[in-house]
Amino acid sequence: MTDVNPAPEARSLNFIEDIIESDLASTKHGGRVLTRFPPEPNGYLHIGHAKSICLNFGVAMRYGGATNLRFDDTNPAKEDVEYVDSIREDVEWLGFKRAGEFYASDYFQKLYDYAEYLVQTGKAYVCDLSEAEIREYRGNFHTPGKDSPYRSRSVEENLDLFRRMKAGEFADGTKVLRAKIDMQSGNMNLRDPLMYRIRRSHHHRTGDAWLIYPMYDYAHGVSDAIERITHSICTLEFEDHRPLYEWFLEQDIEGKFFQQPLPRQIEFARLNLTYTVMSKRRLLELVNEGHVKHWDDPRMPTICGLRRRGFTPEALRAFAERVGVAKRDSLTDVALLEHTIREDLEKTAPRRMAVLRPLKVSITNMAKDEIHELVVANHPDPIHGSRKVSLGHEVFVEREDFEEIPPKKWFRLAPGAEVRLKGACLIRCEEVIKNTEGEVVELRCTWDPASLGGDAPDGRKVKGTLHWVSANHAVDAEVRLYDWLFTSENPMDVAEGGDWRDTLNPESLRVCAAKVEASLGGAMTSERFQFERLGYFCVDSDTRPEAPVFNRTVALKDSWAKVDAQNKP
RNA sequence: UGGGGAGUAGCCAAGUGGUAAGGCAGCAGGUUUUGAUCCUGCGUAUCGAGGGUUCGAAUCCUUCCUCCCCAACCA
Repeated sequence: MTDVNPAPEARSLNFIEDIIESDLASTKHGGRVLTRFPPEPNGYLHIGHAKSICLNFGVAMRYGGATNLRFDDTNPAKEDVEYVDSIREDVEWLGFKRAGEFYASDYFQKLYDYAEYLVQTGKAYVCDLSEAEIREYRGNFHTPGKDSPYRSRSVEENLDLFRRMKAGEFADGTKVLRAKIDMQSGNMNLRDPLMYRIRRSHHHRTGDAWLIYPMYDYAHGVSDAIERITHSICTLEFEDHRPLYEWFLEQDIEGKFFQQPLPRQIEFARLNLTYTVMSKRRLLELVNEGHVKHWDDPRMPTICGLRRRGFTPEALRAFAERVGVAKRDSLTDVALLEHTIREDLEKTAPRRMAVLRPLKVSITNMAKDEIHELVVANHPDPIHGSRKVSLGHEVFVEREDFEEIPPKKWFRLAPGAEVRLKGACLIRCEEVIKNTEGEVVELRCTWDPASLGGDAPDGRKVKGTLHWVSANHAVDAEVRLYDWLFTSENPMDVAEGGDWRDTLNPESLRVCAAKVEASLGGAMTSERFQFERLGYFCVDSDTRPEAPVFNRTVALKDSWAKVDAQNKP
């Protein structure tokens, strides 16, 4: 794991690291740090999970500890191997190595044994109340709950019933095992929470071996204790589950089941991102309702979506680092995510030229069969080398780079204006050709042969440098321009009567029939480039040798866009 | 109205009684064969509000306000 955060930059500790350092100082766990990342395999991981993964693995690595990947598979009705495979892949892709791969289902027998122990010590009972009755007996925030009539069953009867639940003598939903805590508690989680329910459904790992399945609150802490997790990091909504987490473990009064010291649950604020939704439920709806193609649609905030979009693990890790860890609800500006991917790709992505909306330029003083082989740098840093690019008498430039009536400070093409073709030469626009509709279809330019390579020997300055491709050498390509899925900063913050889907961005995907330089013809899936002056792109998995497909990961910053916007109104 | 949390610049986030780090965004300028990158500079942050303790408070006490989470046989 030397490739992850090799150089921890000087940075203040977050509150979880404070806790760990103080535990280390007191030798509470004998110097051990063992965390776990506990996803439920019922969906794909998103960037919020990435924050959690980076936190759990990152903090453990920082203190010489380790992290388990543990699938929280206690609800067979919702879970599937498809998800465990994708989750494992995502964690690996992010660059983290798990100490072990475990499943809550690995502990079903131990969980059952401890549950029997709780029954035997009078801490748990079998309840026959229906689901609706349980809810009713639980009371609400304002009124305390009342004891279930089954709460006072004898230990013998409870044990018998619980064993028969396991043996399949009762129908689904007819009985549950409950912890006997306090129906009057202000904390709803302590009002005799359910520990087991009867559920005849096929489990992705244990098959049909079990008919009863443990609930999260019971299974999670026990699993942590079995693995001897030191710090059990979760999100804020579990804060008031903590007393229950501790209660379950503390009932091992004889120390027959768990080793001391017990794990400690610590909660932090989950990630929220502007212009995106983050809940699995919403993401599932986006997929099911066809707003996106699949979980790995490059517009999705899923890890696989971001990966397909062209994000790097390094950028995601840097993002997690900069977002920080705290307990306050926050809404992080997606601009920070864009910044970390640009920061990474700026250094690593080789530069290429691609024209998204081609406008033909004829160089009238260049012979039709004239071809110039140019050597163009792959990156401002010469360490990235160079490549050959051909120039012929006809090239394509970006339609946006020509204005018949240019605004102030326009550095690009306009009637009579001279610009540089990146890495090639200077051209001057002499004539504008339009079709019958009045649309500009071609520019006739002259070039200065003395400027081959890009500079004029007479020292005259040209302010604009444009990207271009040679018409006879260009390759046709599909370029997919992605934008965030919503136009609202906080899509879930909807007005009365509104729907979170209302601000879905109709332009989150635009497809261009582009002309790209010849060297891009053989690009392989997931290769990343900077298309000069446009942005960072990666080769999509839909690509075929004769029909390359590129995804725009993120556009370059564009300060002209702002100037232009100010000019217009 | 019960329980649990949180409030520091537009967005994150340090700070743990000694006089408000850093990042993102934004603004201004410089360099530039990417209007990119890079470099430089720029924010009077009523530290949610009031009261108190103290020589001194974002940090301690107190009252109040606002926001978030909890009433699945989900996790």
